[in-house]
Amino acid sequence: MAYRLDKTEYLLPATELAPALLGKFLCRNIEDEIIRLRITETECYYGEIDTACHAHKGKTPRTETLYRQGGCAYVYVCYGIHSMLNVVSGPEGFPEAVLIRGVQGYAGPGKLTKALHIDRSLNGENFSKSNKLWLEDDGYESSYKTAKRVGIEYAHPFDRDRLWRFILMEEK
DNA sequence: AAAGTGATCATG
DNA sequence: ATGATCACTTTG
Repeated sequence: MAYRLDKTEYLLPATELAPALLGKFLCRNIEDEIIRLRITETECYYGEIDTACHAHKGKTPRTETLYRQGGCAYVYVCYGIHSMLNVVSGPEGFPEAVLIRGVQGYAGPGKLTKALHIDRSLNGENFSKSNKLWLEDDGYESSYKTAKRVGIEYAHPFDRDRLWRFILMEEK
């Protein structure tokens, strides 16, 4: 049996929530068809001090969602084509989030949002209350490896080299 | 290696 | 208003 994540779990810092989300189910209701896909890869973006984080230049209309209390979705469009899904984490007022970079069957953040019909209309969606998009835990025990984040060449070298990408290992 | 695509944000 | 930039994917 799988249970929806408790809203308190999203209050973890993104650095801890990112590995914790590996193996959890990303759930999406599309016209009463419910799709559940296990999360296989995440990255964390952590505060205004993280030069790879969208909020490192401060709050703007786009990044406002990042500043909310953990537990809602931050969705934006990248390269004009791809919607990116992030899980906002931590306390209100501190901008941090976990990018869902891959799920079972779909490698790549743009692919999974396309498969699940996730777009900006879901920006700000509350994972604890939503009947369209939420997360579930079925007790899956996972191990993972870390790596450098991708696609952030513009960031400070100090931030580029952080091992803030988390990848689910095949077996346990 | 580079195109393709469009929202976003800092300029003026 | 315009122009640069971008947590990507696909094609060659």
